[in-house]
Amino acid sequence: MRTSPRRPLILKRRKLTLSQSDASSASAGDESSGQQCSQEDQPSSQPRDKADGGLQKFPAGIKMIDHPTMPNTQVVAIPANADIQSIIEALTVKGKECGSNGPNKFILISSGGRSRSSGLIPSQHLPLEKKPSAATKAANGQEREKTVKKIPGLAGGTVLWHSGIDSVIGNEQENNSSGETTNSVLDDSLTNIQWLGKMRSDGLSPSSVKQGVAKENRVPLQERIKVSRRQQTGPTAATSSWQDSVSERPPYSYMAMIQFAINSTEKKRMTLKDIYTWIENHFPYFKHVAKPGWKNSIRHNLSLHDMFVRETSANGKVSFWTIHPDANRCLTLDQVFKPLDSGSPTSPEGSELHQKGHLPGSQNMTSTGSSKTEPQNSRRKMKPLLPRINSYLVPIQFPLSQPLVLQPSVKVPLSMAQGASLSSSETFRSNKRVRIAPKTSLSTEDSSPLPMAAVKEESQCDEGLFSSAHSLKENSSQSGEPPFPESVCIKEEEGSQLDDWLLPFASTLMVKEETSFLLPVSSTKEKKQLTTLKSPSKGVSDTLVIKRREMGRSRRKQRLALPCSEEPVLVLPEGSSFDPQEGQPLENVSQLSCSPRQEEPFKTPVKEMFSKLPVSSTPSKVSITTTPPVGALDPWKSASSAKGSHELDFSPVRTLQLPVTPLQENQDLLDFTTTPLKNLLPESPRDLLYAESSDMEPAPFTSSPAFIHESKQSSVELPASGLTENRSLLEGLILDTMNDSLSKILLDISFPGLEDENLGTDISWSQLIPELK
DNA sequence: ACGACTGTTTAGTGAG
DNA sequence: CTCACTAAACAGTCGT
Ligand SMILES: [Mg+2]
Repeated sequence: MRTSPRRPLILKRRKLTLSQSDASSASAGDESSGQQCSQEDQPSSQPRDKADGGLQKFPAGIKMIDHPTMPNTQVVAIPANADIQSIIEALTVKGKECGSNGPNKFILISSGGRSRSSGLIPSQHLPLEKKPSAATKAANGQEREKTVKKIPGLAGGTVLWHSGIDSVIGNEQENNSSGETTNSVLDDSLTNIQWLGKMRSDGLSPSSVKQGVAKENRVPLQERIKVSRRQQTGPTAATSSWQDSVSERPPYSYMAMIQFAINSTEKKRMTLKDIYTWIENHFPYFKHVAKPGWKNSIRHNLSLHDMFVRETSANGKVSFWTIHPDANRCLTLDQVFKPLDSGSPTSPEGSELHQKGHLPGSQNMTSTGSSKTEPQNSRRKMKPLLPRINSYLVPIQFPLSQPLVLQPSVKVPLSMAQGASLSSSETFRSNKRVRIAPKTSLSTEDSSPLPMAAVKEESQCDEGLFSSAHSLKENSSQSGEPPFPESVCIKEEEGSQLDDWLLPFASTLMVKEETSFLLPVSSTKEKKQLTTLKSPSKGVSDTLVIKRREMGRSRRKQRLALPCSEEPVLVLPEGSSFDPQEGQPLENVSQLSCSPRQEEPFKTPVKEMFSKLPVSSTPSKVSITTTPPVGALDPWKSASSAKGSHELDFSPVRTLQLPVTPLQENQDLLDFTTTPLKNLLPESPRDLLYAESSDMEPAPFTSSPAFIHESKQSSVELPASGLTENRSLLEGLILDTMNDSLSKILLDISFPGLEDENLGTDISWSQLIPELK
């Protein structure tokens, strides 16, 4: 059964379970080892042993970072008191070991306390070069070191590089027109390295990866490094943090990082390779620490999430990944962490939240001993996007009181929200939904200030949507519709559908396809057009045009994206004026689009529903019915449209003109007007916590009953909220941003009436019910 | 043909 | 149970 006709059967993979243990510590390799065992790999020794010798023998406190722009160069930050000699020796050794691949140049900087001063830190810049062997690698060939400079300002030892990166990079992008190929990537944004004030530290692992062996797995070492560093403590705190940041995994999900990468370019599209590069450049962790498998994860995420759409250049040679316009919140790293003040550390750091929580093996090592961690410090690193909150919320300050009006909303809204965003299933269940961000924990801590704006989140929606969306391919039209249908998409899918049907229970997942299937493709235009044009002038790539080649043949299914081109709208100018906070634009768009789309007759089955419905008792189900259809269609937009669509409300959206910053929220609020309330409503109580808190703010205004509801549940927090709240709010906001979803979320919220009707009631129940659960 | 790269899709895991 | 992550099988392309 399950085999779908066309799908390759994948053998089952072993479950390695057993191995379990082994891996544990060591890590990494294990996996493979489990099976095969390659011992060799083990990086020998792994950790402890040898490593020391060779590599890392560096005294604690040392951090190594790859130079952002120079290929084989690493910046080594050393504590003031460190023994330089030994370090140099160690580096030398390392250099040799690495061979051509590894870093051959090292720039030393003392981080220890001071460094800040100006530009240069004394010491060092010594370039030691060691180029082991051929330097072929030199990658570009050109290494520019010159520019490097450090900017001290930051606190402690942080260093920033300013290399020319930006400029260089920037230019490149454009070029590609002809070249197409990669390049571009890097971005310009400020972000670049920024958060890194810290950059990566890595240990030395550099080259490695490639080597022959298992390409995929190799463990990065680093960990240990951390350990070592730990000791340092003291003065170098900064340093340490720096390091951490480097070595630690960024608090963003792959989905978020991909968005950051793609949105960093003007065209908002990037090749896979560029995405890899961007991520490595901005999040050193992936460059040095992460196992090679991270690339697999990136690819996986690109394929999995509907928001990422692949476009092929006109000539078909190059394929770019883009973000579906309706879904693109335009998140950028900048947004995420903004420098607080210039002076200080740019890197914000926030709490520590990592996303991943579990690291697979390695991770952490904690095992070791424990320790690891830093004691208290929690360093803050970038801001995480979202902590797991649920909430759709929004919050933030929205001034508007009006919404209040909604009271009625009480129920409705809620329902709406839920319905919309979530998939029904959950809905009834808990409400929870929220997407999670990558996991971060929010430690209570504090805070980070997040600059961001708030946004709301909702996560789930997004994703949910996406996933569901996925089917939509056709839906695509949606957005564009007005102008032209570009969408079209073809897809073939044929075969499988049956299966899907069969397995309804399969639940959501499967569904999607079907849906699409259903759609009659209206337009279908096929677009051949594509190619044709050539770009007039330079092209800029324009050529891109995206062709959607037929894909039928090619890979499995896939849909192409539409040209999307950006024509649509939106998008905020990235740079534009205010902060991009993002978001808004989308909404508008979406909404607009919505209207048109509303039609969508079909109804595809919603997958989710099926599964879930049954379970739930009545209420949930109901809602389901309604929503699904719409939602299903287009995810992104759908949400909005769906919900809203009926009615269409977009009007509000446009209207807003927010004052800048706050924007998003406001917008959101505005848009929905009512919605907001909903948001507030208690959805999922427990989870919300944070969310709640955030919500809280608004709450005051509202004071609606709904709230109360929540409060009950969450009430707990309230008290506390005092201070925290603020933060939490922030965080929440921030979070939202991160999520990809956000955008959607917003949309979702809007909802429209229709659901209300049905759902409304239902929902209410659900709300009530929650407790039941 | 081989292999690297890119994409798509399953599946298992762990955290919440 | 859901979600994000991770690993891996497999499929197309393309370069050699
Ligand atoms: Mg995709």
